Amino acid sequence: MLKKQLIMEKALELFSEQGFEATSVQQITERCGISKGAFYLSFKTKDELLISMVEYYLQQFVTDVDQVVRSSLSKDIILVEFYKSIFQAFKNHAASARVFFNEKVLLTKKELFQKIIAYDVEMSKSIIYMLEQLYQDELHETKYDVMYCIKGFMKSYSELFIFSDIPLDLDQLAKSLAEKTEIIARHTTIPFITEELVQLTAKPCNEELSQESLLGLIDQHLDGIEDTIERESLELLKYQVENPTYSKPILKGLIENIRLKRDYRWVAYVIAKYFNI
Amino acid sequence: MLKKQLIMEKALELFSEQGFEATSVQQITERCGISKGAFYLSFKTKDELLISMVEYYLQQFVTDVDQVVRSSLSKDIILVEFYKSIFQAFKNHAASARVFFNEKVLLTKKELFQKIIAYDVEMSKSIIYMLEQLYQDELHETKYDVMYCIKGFMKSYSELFIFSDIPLDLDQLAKSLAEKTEIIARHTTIPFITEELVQLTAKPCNEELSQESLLGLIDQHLDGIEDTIERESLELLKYQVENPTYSKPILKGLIENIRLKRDYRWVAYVIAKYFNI
DNA sequence: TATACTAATGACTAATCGGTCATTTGTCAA
DNA sequence: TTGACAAATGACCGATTAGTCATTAGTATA
Repeated sequence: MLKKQLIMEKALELFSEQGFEATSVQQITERCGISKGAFYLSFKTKDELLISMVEYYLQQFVTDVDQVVRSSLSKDIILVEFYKSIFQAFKNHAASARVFFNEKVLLTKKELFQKIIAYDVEMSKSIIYMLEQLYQDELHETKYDVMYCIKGFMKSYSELFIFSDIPLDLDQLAKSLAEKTEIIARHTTIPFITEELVQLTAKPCNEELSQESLLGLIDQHLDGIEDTIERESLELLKYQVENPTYSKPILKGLIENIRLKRDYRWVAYVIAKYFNI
Repeated sequence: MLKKQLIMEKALELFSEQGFEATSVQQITERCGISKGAFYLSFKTKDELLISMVEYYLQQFVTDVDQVVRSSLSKDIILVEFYKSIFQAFKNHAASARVFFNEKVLLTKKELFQKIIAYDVEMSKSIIYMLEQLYQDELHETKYDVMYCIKGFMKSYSELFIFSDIPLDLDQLAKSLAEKTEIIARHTTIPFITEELVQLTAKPCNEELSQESLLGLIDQHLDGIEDTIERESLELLKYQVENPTYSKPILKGLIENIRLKRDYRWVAYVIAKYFNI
């Protein structure tokens, strides 16, 4: 488990420097100080490493954003906090951003393409949720356009973090973009993105979350957990997935216990979705 | 000369399908119906092909945009025409857009990285020119932010063309984005992107920091400074660059004085780098 | 037809790739 | 100290790569 982490970290460095195709397994193992054979004990193929990395780093990003959006911050600061967290993430994980937001290869491998679209859809859902909280019915026609604008702001301004290390005032940036978002939301009258269009671009990943796949995901995470509270919480939740009896507050509490552990935020996120929390 | 064209076209198809690294010269020559040797009569290496392609296709794109911007269209339709031409280009050249806006490899080869930045700078100049024509002095503070927003809109909405072939109403899209741009330009009050910042991103400053260039940078900033404390701090620092005598804590203090001024954070950052603080 | 020249070929090389597996090393209990 | 087992190694494999070059095909002139 620790070996996997090491490989993913060093591989991220190399991919961000050279790209995926241009980086050899040899180079990765050299930087890790392990042998080639050891690499293949952790990952069946080089592609499997890439898939694991996409899952690991994009899960982190999506859950980070969702956490801010679902937090009960007051309406007048939630946009600022949203942007602050986004760009804080870009600043802290510039390397992974470089890889996962610019690697063409990711999009030529179908399996990964679908995965990345799926995470993009999750991100879009979070943004839409935030907009609905902020503006309720005021936006019904232009909701998706505002979302596209927000994603555009992210893409455009994030280059400042990804391609240079100029020191930037995150607060000022967040305030500036929050204002722009507010302005767009309040004044836009000509919509272009329809719900139908969003559905079309999101197409391949509408699979419902099956109980089986969720149980599998939970089992996978139960393996590596040590702290008793978290372990028991997750076991209880697993049981609840099969036989739901607890009330929502209790479920939410158990999920929050899980969410505290760094690498378990994703499984928490998925369980919360399963119970509609 | 015609041969070169053929190779670039077929290579573009393959790069857009598989990416640059994953495409072999053999594949390119097969699709062209020529031999491997013939390829190397047109291009010395595979990299040279890529460089030629970047130049060819990005030049086309940049000049297309500039032509619209410099045309003497009336103010009330120029934004719509601008967006229409942009997305028409994305629609017609989805393949090259896929390659040149998403290929990570381009950014790992230094020569290409600089070239792409240079074209991006040209594009930025065109947009700024258009904004100046449209709004004259009304925008002086937020000009660069509006430019970043426009580029964000392009990035976000262009995905509709690049990753799917859904039939879209270009006129409606252009109108919608023109309105958004107008709204942003008219209402934004909190700027973030300064001219200084634009300059910095235009010149990737990986080069070692020479004493001379630093002194030049300081002189440049001394011109516009008024507050006596900041001014004296910067003058002292300039003297220290030539004759270092102060201790690090004193230098750090002086640098922090500078950093307080909004547009001087970069020079503070550079001086700190110079003194290893 | 003979000559001279360029354009085009594809078998070839040396290097590197992802991936395998017989072997060695390290770590336990007995 | 021994033996059993898992972890780790790196030489090795077949496949593929970018790039070369002796050879051939095509063409224009004499």
